[in-house]
Amino acid sequence: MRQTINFHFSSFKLDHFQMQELQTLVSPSESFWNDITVVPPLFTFSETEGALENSLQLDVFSTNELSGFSTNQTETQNPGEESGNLNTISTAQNVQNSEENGYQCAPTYSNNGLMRTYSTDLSQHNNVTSIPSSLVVTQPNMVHQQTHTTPMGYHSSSPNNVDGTNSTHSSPYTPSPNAGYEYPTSPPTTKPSIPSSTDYAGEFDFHINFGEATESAPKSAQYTYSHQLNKLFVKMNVTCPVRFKCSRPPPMNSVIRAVAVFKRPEHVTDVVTRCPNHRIPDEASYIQSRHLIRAEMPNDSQVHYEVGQQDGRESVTVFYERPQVGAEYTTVLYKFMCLSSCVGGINRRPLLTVFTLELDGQVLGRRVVEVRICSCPGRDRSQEERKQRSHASASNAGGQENCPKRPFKNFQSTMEIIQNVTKKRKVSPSNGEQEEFVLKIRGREKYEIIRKVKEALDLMDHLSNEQIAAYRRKEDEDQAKQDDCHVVTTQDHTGNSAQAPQQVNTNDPAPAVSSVFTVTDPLPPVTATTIDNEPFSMTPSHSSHPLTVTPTGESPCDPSATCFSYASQQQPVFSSQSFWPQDGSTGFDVPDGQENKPQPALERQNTTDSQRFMNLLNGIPSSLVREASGLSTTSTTSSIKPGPGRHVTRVMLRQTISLNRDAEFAKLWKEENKETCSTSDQLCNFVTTNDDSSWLPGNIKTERGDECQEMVQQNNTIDTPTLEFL
Amino acid sequence: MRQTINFHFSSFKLDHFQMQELQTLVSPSESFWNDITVVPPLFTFSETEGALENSLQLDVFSTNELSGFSTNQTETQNPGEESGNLNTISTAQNVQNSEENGYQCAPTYSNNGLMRTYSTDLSQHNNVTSIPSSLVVTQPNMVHQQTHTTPMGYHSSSPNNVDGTNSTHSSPYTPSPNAGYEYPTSPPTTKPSIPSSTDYAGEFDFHINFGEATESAPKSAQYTYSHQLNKLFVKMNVTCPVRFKCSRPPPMNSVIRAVAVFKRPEHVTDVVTRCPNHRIPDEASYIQSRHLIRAEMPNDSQVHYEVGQQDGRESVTVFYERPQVGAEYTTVLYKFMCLSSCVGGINRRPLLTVFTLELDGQVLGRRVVEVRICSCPGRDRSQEERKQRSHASASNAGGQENCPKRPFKNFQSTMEIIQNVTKKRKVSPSNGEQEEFVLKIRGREKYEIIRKVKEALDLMDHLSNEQIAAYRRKEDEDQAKQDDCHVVTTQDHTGNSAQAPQQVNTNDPAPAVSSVFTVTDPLPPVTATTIDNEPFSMTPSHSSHPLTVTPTGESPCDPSATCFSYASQQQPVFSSQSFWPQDGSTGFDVPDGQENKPQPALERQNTTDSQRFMNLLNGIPSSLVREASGLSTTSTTSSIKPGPGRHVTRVMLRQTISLNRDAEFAKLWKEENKETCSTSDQLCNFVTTNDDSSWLPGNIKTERGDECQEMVQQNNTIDTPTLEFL
DNA sequence: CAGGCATGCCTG
DNA sequence: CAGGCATGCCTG
Ligand SMILES: [Zn+2]
Ligand SMILES: [Zn+2]
Repeated sequence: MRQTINFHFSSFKLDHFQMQELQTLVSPSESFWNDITVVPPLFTFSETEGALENSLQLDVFSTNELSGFSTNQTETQNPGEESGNLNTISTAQNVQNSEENGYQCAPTYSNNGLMRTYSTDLSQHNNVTSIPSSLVVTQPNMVHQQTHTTPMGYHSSSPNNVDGTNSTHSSPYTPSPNAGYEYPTSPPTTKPSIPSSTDYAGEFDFHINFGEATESAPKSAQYTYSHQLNKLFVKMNVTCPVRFKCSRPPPMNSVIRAVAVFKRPEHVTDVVTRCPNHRIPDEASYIQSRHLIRAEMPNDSQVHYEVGQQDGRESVTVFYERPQVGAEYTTVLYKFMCLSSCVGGINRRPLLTVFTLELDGQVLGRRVVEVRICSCPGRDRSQEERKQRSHASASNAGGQENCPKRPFKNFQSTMEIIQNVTKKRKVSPSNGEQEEFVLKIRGREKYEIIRKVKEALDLMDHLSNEQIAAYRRKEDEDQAKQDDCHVVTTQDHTGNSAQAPQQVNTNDPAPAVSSVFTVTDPLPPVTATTIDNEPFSMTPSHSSHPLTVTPTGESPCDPSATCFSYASQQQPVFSSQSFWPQDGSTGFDVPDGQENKPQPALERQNTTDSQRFMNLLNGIPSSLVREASGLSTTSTTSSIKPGPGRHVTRVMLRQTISLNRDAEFAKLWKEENKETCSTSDQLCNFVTTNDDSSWLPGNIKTERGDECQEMVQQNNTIDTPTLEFL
Repeated sequence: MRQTINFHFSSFKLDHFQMQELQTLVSPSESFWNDITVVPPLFTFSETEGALENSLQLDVFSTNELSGFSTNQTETQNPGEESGNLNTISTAQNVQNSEENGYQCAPTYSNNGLMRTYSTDLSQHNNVTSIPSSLVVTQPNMVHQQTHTTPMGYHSSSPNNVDGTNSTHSSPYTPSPNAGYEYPTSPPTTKPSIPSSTDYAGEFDFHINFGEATESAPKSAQYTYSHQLNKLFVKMNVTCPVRFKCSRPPPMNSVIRAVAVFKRPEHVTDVVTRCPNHRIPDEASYIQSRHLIRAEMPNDSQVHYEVGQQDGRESVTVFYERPQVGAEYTTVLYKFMCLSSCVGGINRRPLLTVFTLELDGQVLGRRVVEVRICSCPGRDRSQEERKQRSHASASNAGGQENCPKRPFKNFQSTMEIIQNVTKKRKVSPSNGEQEEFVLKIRGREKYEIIRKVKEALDLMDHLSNEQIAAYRRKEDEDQAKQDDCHVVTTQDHTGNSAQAPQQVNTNDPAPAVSSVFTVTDPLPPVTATTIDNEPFSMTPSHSSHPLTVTPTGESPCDPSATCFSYASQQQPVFSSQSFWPQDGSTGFDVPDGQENKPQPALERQNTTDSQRFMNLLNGIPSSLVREASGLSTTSTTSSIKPGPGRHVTRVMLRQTISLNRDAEFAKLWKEENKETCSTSDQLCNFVTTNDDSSWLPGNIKTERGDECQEMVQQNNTIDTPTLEFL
């Protein structure tokens, strides 16, 4: 059996349930296909029954944008409502709710550049038949959607029917196969709705309040409300007081209804309910076990759980009571019975909670609060507030409203000094296409520290992942060998300059790398932080002395050899495959156990190379110099024009030189000051070639196929390092 | 209704299901209480029905250790089996399997110091009655436990019955209320078992293999096998080939059975099954939808799913087939249908998969592999391998087998230089009770950078969280105000010393803090990195200009005022509560909007204080000094004796002084070297009071109640800062 | 109650 | 396919 579906949807993901839905729709029903435009295929879904291969990639979109909608409402006054954009009313009209005093309430869910790609559920688009108007809405605060052509869009990345026999075995690059199992909401027998999410005080001046305004909360506070975000952060299963106020007393038997609604347009029609894990019916009441929101009252009979007959929305109502004497607010206690992150339930989708003051189904007032149910309300609140603030300031600085995230180009053009060290502090995105950040630092010391760390990280970008991984493995091995070496870590700089560099006092007779710095080393003039991408001094560490064997002091390296020999012969040879697979075949595992094979790729790296360094001591009488540090980079600048081409990088170098106190100017120093130090700054101009193509994903196979090749490429990256003294 | 249970268990956690179990056991059944020793209460479980308060803390232990067990086996030769430690055979003997050729197979699940505290399920301890031997075991490879007194221990941290009306509202320090819903395994009608997990080649030389040995795998590889860990990392719902080999052909109709078993002793009796989310019965077969492990064969009839009649273990069998001609191995395709992290299922508990070669229920061979079902097999494999390697080397260095993690004491004694900067590189744990780390750094430059970062982080420990949070908010506010200010970040140090400190070119007419350093500032001699816990120069930033309003250039601070005034009057006053709640009441939120109230707590912090600094310039003619940096800490040492008491901390200070080039020794420098710099190191002895009690959780309320109080305590922490020149 | 890890998953 | 975020939860 082989089927082919050719869609063109916009780029969203299909989850497991959507896939099932889609597969049933392969025999198309008119109501579904009415809203789908079939275009030339982008991807092909091929299913081979019973075999091991199965992949699906398709993009989905609908021709209709989120249309406005209208429904009944009992009040004409509704100052909070916006008039929806009714430009695209589709065919499948639902006339059920178009009674007299209808109002428009299409909230303008603007995808303001912060949105990612979200999954949604196809099932809601399944039965587009209109419902007879005799079915009365039970929740008047719910606005029923008239058209089902909400902006749906699907982009498959999860081809697996989880419970089927499909398999992604031989597809080496398939997306995460467990991406299904999301959003099992909206039972297909109900009709989706979009509740209004507009604040509306109404004639009784209905207000909501979350107690004392706070500026922050402990990380794991039970709940905390952010005024800035109008968002409640609350732990799951925690009773959270919500306070309501009416300036004018509402009629008797008025109720307060709470219903959760997904915030984003892709999900707004989904019914919010508990995830399967938390829905376990160990509950007396079936309804209650499914409801996300619970209310707590002294008497259970005061709490009513309802499920919308039409849309299946789960809500809870309590009677509105006047505040206690002397109190301004009426407090209702709510509990949220899932996490916002619950898989198969809310699934990290932002949530709104709509509180409505109602009388006999009429909405008297409405208050909408975003709610995040999480484990660390305090942490997450601070995080979101900071994010919003920085985003607001970034977009403010750019002077633009919509600041769509400019995609980062490849990292070869990221050598500018203006760079993010911490996160998300975007500023001045107006000049050029490279996103830039300014980190403000109080205090020169801290500034220089962080700048150096930044530079190190920048330079690390020019190392391949293999290099870094090899470095780490090397460190681990060295560590294992030097376990018995208790290094004295405190030092001062009063040591004699004639003293030879101390070797670490280690029981290991064969230190693997002779140029290793330890904290007891006095200043050997070796620069590990070189600027022209010198290789790290490391072994690729496939010389694995496997630690399933008791790690004795075995030395993988001959002490007299260079660092990059493969001395360990203890690992059995598993295969004769080449070390780095070059064929791009399906396998993901890189074989090891190749110790007996020659490694020409690594023979280029030798100790001499790693000890090459520059010296700025020119002109200082050597008799004065006690010791000199390696070079450090003080600042770098580069042209920020992104993309391929040539770029000029300016690097300020610094070398600190300690002078002997017997110099002629030593008399200037008091007896306490034993050290004299001089720093000279120099400026280098580096010309950097920024060639996009060499870093594209298509090249990754090749890049990681050969460590040598990687090095060569690195050397090509920064060429003509010309020093230019100031 | 109020019930009190007084137990004394060892420290493990109770999850939701355990709590339910426990609550049904409040009317104790003999079989349960037989194995529980009731001791004087440590904690009290009090339940107030329908009210808002409910907390439970109890510790649980059993008097019996994990006992050995025995069962039948059809072969006498069993080289892989260890003889279990049968020292503690308990009362509830299960004689069902004690047939002729029994063997012992108590795997010595050693808690080798890496263990944390784990949850488990009480239900398995519920029916300890023996089962008549007439009930024949369907899975002979399963070894049935004879005693139910496995080392169970429970420590409640999750008092909430999630679906009940319990509430933790007014308990400010309760643990995460959603910690329930874990481990819904082991249906109570089955009897727990401990399958053997010992490799056993058997007479047919049964072996397992995972293809080419690899040294690593891409982060999101579909599956990868670590030889070092004997562990398979595999994505969920991905077909993974497993290869089997028998040197001698086994009999016809031999089968290969795969069953998953929890690795840890606390969970080993739990049946491994799919989580509720993934168990959704959209499957034709009920069994298959529950089974974690599936096998894939060309013909479905070749795969058999079984559930143990006794223990409820879910397993899958396929017929063993000879390898294809020319092939060494027979390949069976398996799929794992949950993640190891699945809440309500495996729940992050390590997993073993036991593959047995069987013939008519007789075990002919057994191979056991740890399995982790995760989303990033490659990443997680590398991570675990690195962790094991470093742990092995660390324990090797200590020379001890059992290296129980020494608990960190409070952080007041963590000022020693030997400290972890990266992670988990434990070395030399032998001298003293303070855990120490050595970070080896290649290259002096990098070493000094990281050391400074380390020191900064150390010193940051002495700032309260409020201080840090306030600092960040201040940064955000400053950032918002300076969005239009494009700071030039490159600088050299050739500026004239007579030049006044530049202010940042900002459109904001009122910079909030006058002592803010920006990267364009030349060296004002203000030390932000002070050592005696001087306050950060920051506003507490409750002067919130809420960013829900469009962030204009409003200035919360009068430009001429000190940093700590509350200038913003725009926020409505919400309450008259004191700024920092001192009462330790239920709320976690810290109110803000107190701008109109005087803030005595903050009046201690003023600009003068924050600009206090020490200077090491003594003795240098001021005519030579062009500019001087603030003090930085070069190294610190302290006595590492933990616990309360007094400790001596040694701090090496450094100040860099730039000299004018018109000094008499300027002739020594060449024209390129425009700057002269001098560094003097000094040594201070700080006497630190390390008072445990002031940092216990019980004090936290008070500590965070008052920022002023916090500062005072900080000042008490490091007293008598005596400078002592070398 | 904060630090920080663990781990799924989104993005480029 | 790697970087890195998001977010529950463990530890001290
Ligand atoms: Zn849930
Ligand atoms: Zn699962």
